[in-house]
Amino acid sequence: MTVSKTAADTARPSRASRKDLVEPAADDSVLQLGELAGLLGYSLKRAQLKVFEDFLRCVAPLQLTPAQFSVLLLLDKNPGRNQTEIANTLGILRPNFVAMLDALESRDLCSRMRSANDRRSHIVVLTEKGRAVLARAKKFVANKHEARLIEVLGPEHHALMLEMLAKLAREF
Amino acid sequence: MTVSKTAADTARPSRASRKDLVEPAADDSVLQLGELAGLLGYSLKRAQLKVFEDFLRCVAPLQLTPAQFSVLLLLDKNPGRNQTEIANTLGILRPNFVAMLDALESRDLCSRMRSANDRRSHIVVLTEKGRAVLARAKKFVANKHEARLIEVLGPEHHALMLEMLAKLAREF
DNA sequence: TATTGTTATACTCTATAACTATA
DNA sequence: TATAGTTATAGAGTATAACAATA
Repeated sequence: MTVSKTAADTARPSRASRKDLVEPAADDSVLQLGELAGLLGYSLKRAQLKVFEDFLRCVAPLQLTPAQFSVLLLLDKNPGRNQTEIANTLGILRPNFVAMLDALESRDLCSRMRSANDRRSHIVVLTEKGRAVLARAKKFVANKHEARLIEVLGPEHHALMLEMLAKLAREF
Repeated sequence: MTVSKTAADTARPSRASRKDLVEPAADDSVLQLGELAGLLGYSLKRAQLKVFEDFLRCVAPLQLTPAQFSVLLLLDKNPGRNQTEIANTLGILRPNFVAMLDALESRDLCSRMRSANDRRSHIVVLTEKGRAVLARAKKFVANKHEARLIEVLGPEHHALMLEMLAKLAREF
């Protein structure tokens, strides 16, 4: 690599002063990922960002984020649970779950109820509107989002992928 | 579901007032994920978090995040590139790349040089120390991190997973 | 004393606009 | 005028400590 001294090597306190001049890359082709392509975590992250982007697009009419959708799904499947149980299952910290629930409750998608057993607990229930929005969201997700994933990966690879990702989330 | 009126239904403006009492879930078993388990994006996210956690543990002696490691790898593989080219390749926005490079440069892992062609560009180069740290990091990653991933998934599934994730990142 | 929901707070990531110096 | 690097800033997401009500 060619390196040549610059004359601006003297009293300049700015950020990039006193740096040598170097030759830029000869060709302007696309950069080589190199070993990055073999790093599972890197591909996992890039793929996850793409998939979440698509989820947002597919469900945009209902204005639901992946996290919000997962909360509604969990509430529907597990009635009578309190905030801590829902949050823990999703890996959300209890303090951070408060604002999330506030947002859903302000849209009348769910409601905090007092537990008949333990007056400290808030049982979180889906409202009628919440159930309706969830039903519509499920259709968008299945028909647009997951359908496209299955199309790109192929049904067998899609299923295999789910298995392996679940295994990583569980055992790793 | 049993729902009974509460007596505290009157003038209490607090957050959880005027709520009915509801029965909590009968059993305290683990919650059902339901259709969440079939959502690729959900498993993708949970798996990615686990994998990044493990990466941080494996490479902790060198104090490198996955993002920093990816920058060092890219610099090594693509000499003579400027900040914008490196950042774009990694999906990092140029403004956000400035602080990232500052951190690496302050640890003498890389260095900004002026381009001999274009005085606006900063060519980013690995320092000797940067090369040494990258070499050590590669070993930790291969021997501890990726080795464990291959062990958990099996070599064939690990390779298949990489392919499919790359396909998603590319085509989806 | 311990737990639930909450507040406050801080730190990281990400995203956009606008400035400067160069081209 | 357009581009590279930078600054400032704002918004998510995530993390911890501590408080009030209740157990």
